[in-house]
Amino acid sequence: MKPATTLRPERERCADCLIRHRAVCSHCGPAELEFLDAIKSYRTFKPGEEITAMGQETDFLGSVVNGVVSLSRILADGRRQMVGLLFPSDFIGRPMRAQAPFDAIAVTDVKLCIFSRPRFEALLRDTPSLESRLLEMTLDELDAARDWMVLLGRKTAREKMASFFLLVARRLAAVARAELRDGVELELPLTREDMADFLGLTIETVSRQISALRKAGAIELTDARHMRIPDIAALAEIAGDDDDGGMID
Amino acid sequence: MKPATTLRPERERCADCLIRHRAVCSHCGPAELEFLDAIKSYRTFKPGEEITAMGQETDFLGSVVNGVVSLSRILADGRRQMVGLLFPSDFIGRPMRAQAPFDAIAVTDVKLCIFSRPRFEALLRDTPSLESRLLEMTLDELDAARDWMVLLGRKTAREKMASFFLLVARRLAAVARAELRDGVELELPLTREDMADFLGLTIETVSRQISALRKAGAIELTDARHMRIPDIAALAEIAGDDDDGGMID
DNA sequence: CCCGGCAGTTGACCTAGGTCAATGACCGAT
DNA sequence: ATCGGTCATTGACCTAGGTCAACTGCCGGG
Repeated sequence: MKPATTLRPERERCADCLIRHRAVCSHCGPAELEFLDAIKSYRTFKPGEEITAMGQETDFLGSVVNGVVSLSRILADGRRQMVGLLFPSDFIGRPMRAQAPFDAIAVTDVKLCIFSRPRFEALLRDTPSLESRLLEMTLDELDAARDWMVLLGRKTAREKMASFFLLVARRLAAVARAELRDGVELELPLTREDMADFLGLTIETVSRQISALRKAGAIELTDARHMRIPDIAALAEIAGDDDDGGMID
Repeated sequence: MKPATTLRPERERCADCLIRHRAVCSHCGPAELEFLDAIKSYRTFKPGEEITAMGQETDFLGSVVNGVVSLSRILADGRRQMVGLLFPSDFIGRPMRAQAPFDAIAVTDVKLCIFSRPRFEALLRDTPSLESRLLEMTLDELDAARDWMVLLGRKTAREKMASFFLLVARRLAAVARAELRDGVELELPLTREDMADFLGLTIETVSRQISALRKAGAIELTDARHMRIPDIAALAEIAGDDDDGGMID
């Protein structure tokens, strides 16, 4: 839906295949597919495993194939704030910049599709549309980060929780290529502690607000990790967005 | 300091001239300069004047020449959160996306250097290095936004104030191409209300924390808008960053 | 010169959410 | 089966910062 870029139409569309890991690439020819296979590799991480550490040089970039990755920063005294949450198809790592500006940690079992940094940079030179696509994705991330700033700075604990559930529901629906509808069931990928760090709260407050939302009928819990949203619009109402949509990458 | 991009070296360096408004462009030839003059125009805004409104289509992009611009979002019930603060040389507007995701408001007298959207998009097609530079700037903004998320989610009111003063001091020093040193005097571009909205606080808390920092000797005030930082390191200590640097564009 | 309005400060009070602590549920290891 | 650990929930309490209100100083207009 956006203006197409210029050169190499035959490789152009692969930007998405590359950086969002659309593994099945129906519009690329055999030569392209072979090329992609040659430069991709995969790596898996266990829950809690560190993918990159703040300030450390990372020698790869890639995209999430399975699982959820948290991005967080820690203050000197141990206070932690999550600054992003990556779902399948999200990009990880920064072009042109080796040093990681935060910790990236696998919150579930994670599979990444990886390019070595030199290889990715070569790709960037050879594939003009890739840079354009990266720019667009980075702009989306920036929007998401700014939405989250509103949440962190101005929302109540209850609104934060509701926003978070909607965020997860939306992202998981997108991953499953399913529509988000009333009654969705979803598995929360984060522990209470991770949620607290994402929302700028404590685990006790997270726990209390979940109980309160459950009592109010806004959510239903089967166990601590599995929930159902009976009425999306009602929850969005509680989340308190004017337009709606607390997105974060 | 970053890997150079490919085509058109003779126009390449002008990416900075264009999007960061380095008006004096010593490395461009007369043809380039004439070209730039032909497509630039300027617009000024009074304090409080709206530059773009959330959800509204904007027909221009550009960069700040003078003054300070706030980017903010407002919740349905009027709660406001500032999500960015633009100083001279910062870029405003989003390539490939006409709809503004927040309000942009002049907080001081502001002069913008402006390109019409179609013109900018033509420029983007013709100048490969421009996209690369935009990507880099967007990544910087994303970093800054994430730093601010840490502040909003995890810092105390006092830490927030100290971080804010350092942010302003750094940005103003950069604009003046001056080094940031102990004893800097600076004019606060924001009202107490704007600061509160930037930091996720109320004006009363902002006022109280300023008084407290003054009493503690961390800052000195001549009047409500003019201050001096006697000891940068001491203030940074109060700001509570591990590494430091709460940057936001 | 006076008056009204706005920005800022300060005080008194209140409350959302943090802190601390006890308890329960659910492991996986012995 | 038992133990130790992690995760979650809940209660009792406390405090940082929000709310409400009074007051000041400043500026611009009549």
